[in-house]
Amino acid sequence: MCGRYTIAAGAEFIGPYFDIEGPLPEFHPSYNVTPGSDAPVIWQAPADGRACSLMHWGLIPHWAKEPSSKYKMINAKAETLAERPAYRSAYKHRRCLIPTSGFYEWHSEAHGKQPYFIRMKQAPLFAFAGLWEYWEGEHTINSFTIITTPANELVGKIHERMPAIMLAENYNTWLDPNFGDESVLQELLQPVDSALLQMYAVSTAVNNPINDSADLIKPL
DNA sequence: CCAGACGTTGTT
DNA sequence: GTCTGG
DNA sequence: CCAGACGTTGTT
DNA sequence: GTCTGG
Repeated sequence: MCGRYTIAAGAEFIGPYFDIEGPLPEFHPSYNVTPGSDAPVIWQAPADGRACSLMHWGLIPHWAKEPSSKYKMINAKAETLAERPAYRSAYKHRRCLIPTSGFYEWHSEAHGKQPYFIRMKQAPLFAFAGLWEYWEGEHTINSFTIITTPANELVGKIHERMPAIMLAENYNTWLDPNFGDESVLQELLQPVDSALLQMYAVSTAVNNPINDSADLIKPL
């Protein structure tokens, strides 16, 4: 799955990389983005260009009675997006990209859990595939979830699943709210080739959400 | 019909 | 054990 | 994902 | 909102 990631770039890098023409939100680079925090999301309205907004990590379905309820979904299985009531409409109309520079997975070992950091070899910045949703209350809350796929060969050494990585050549198709060919969308969500990734063990300092520095991604 | 759930992961 | 907060 | 709390009363 | 279970 994907329960922690990094975004070691400021808005000044995100804008150009994702071809955002409009305004960019303020956010700080982070080596420890945790569920429940606000993070930048790239999305596209039906008759508009790409936009970047901060959203809440943990999708709140629009029918949730309270935004603080138990319905905060941080991950969504790629294989069942079209069936799940909580995701079906977002899958059709509100697909998004989550800018990232890498993610963490934990491996259960004899002595405890060992965190690993996984990044793209050739891309300091890339994107997870995700879905976003809005919740109408006193204030509107926008939230997102990260889609997961079965792990590829590399990540499979330590974990069963991993986040869906969207390749840059497919950004347009994935973000287009008018695109509806589900078999193509499922193709775009296939596990990324192991050859594109690099993985190594890191300190358990990442475990505590309070820690946030470049030291977190130093190889052990 | 109304009431209640709506999710993933890992572990057992 | 289970929920909440980060 | 992991870490940390999880409770009430009366008193300061 | 929509589906499932009673």
